[in-house]
Amino acid sequence: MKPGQPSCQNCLRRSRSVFSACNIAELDDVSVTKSCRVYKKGEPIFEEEDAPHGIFCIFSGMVKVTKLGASGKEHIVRIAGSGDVLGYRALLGNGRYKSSAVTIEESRVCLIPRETFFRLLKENIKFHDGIMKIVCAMMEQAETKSTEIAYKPVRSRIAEALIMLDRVFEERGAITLTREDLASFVGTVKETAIRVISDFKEEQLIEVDKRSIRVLNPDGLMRISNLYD
Amino acid sequence: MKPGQPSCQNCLRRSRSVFSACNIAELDDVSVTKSCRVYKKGEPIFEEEDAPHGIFCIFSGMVKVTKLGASGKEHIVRIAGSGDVLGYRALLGNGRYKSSAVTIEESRVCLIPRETFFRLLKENIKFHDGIMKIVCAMMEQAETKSTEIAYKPVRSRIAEALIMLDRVFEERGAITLTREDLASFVGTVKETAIRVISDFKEEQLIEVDKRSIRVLNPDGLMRISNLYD
DNA sequence: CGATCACTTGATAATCCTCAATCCTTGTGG
DNA sequence: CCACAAGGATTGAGGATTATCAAGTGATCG
Repeated sequence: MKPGQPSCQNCLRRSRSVFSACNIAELDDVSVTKSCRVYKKGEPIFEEEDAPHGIFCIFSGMVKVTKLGASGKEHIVRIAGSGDVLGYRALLGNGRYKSSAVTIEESRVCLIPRETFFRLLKENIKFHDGIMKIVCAMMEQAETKSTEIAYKPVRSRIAEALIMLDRVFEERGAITLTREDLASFVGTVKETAIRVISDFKEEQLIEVDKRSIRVLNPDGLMRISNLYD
Repeated sequence: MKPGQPSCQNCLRRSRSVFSACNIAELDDVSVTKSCRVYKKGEPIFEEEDAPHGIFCIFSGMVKVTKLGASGKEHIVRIAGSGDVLGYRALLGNGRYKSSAVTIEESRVCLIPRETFFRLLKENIKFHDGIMKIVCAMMEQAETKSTEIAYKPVRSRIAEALIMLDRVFEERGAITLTREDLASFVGTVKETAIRVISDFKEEQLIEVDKRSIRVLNPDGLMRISNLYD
C-alpha cells in the first residue's frame, strides 16, 4: 500500500460494496495497485469522452454522475457515495466515458487500474457477478428514470427523488444538494425545483434548513410520487 | 432441433447477433433446447413483473419493449428486431422483468432456457463478453434517453428518433410504427407526434405514405435534433 | 467584508397536453 | 366482394404545466 492511502481491508464501506466478494489476497492486490487522492468540492474525476484507465471507488464523499444535455444543461444521472464504484461501463463496454463524474463535496477517491479490475473480473466469479448485477441495476434505473421524466409531473418526480436521496444521504442526516443539482437530477430547472420544495415545506412533508433538506413524511411523499400513476 | 423450428445455424441474423460468438456445438445446444413460436401482432412475449425462464431471441419480426408510466401511459424503451435478444437483464440481475415485450408485427421468437443461457455464459468467454457489452450499451442508451427527454424539445427528439428508427427499419424500407407508438417512444402523446411529423413532411425531411415514414433528409433531421444543444 | 455563489419570488411566455369531433384505413364476416 | 366495425390518423380549441427572464435577498468563503 502506498503511503497516505486508505487500505481496502479497512474500508468502512467494503461490506456494502462489490469488493465484499474479494478475499484478503485480492484486496491486497487492489490496495497495492490502486492510487487514491482527495478531490476538492466541484472537482471532476473524469469527463465525458475521456478514455478510461481504471475504475474509481469512492472512499468518502459524494459524487454526481452527469451527462451534458441540450443547450448545455447538465443532467445528473445519479448520485454516488462512499463504497460506490464509477467508470466500469467504459471499461466493460470497451469505449469512452459517456458521462462525467464531479464531486459535490470533498471526496477521497481511489483509482483501481484496468489490469487489476480485469484480473479480479476474470479470477473471481462472485466479483464478476457483482459487477454484472450493478450494470443491470443501473440499466433498469436509467430506463425507469426516462419513463418517469416522460410521464410524471415535476412535483411527483421531486417527491420520489427526495425519498431516494434520503437513503443516499442517510449518514449525513439530511440531503445537502444545491437546488440546481436537485433540479438537474429530476430534469427540471432550479426555479421550478425551489417552488416545489417550498410547497413540500408548507405541507410539512420536509424540513428545510438552509441548504439541507430532511424528509419528515416519506409516505406522504411516496403518495405524491404515485399520485398520477 | 424440434420440428417446425428455425435452426440457429441457418439464422440469417446470426452473424450480427451475440450468437456469432458461438461455435457449431454451442449453436446445436441452443437449437436443441430452445422452443420457438410465432406471436401475432400485438401479442405480449413477457410482461413487467413476470419471472424469467430464459432469454428470447427474435428470429423475425419487430418487438417493442415497454414500461408502464404514470397514469397508465406506456413508454417504449426500445424497438428490437431480428437477431436481437430480450430478457437477459432479469436473468443476469436475478430478478423479474422490469419491462414488457410486445410484438408490433407478426414475429417468430425463440426462447432459450435459462440453463442453456447460463451454460453458454460460463463456457464461452466471447459470448459472455458480448452479453456484457449489450448490457453496457443499453445502460448508456437509457441514460442518454433520459437526458434527452429532460432537455430536448419534442421536435428534436422526434427528429432523432426517426434517424435511429430508420436504421432499425432499414430492411423494411420505411418506418412502420403507429403514431401512438412513435409518440410513446419519444415520450410525448400521439397528437403532438402527428403535428411534428406533418411539419417534417412540409419541410420535405420525410415522406409519408399512410402508416409508413421514409427519411429523405437525415442531415436535416440531425440538425433539428441538435438545434438546441 | 466584499465578492461570489446559492436561493427566492414574480411576471410572462412557450411548450405541450387534453379533449372532442371527424376522417381515413384495414381487416373481417356475411 | 362488400359493408361495417375497429383501430388509427388528423385537426382545432383551450388550458395546464413548466421554462425563461429579471431582480432581488441571503449565505459563505477567502
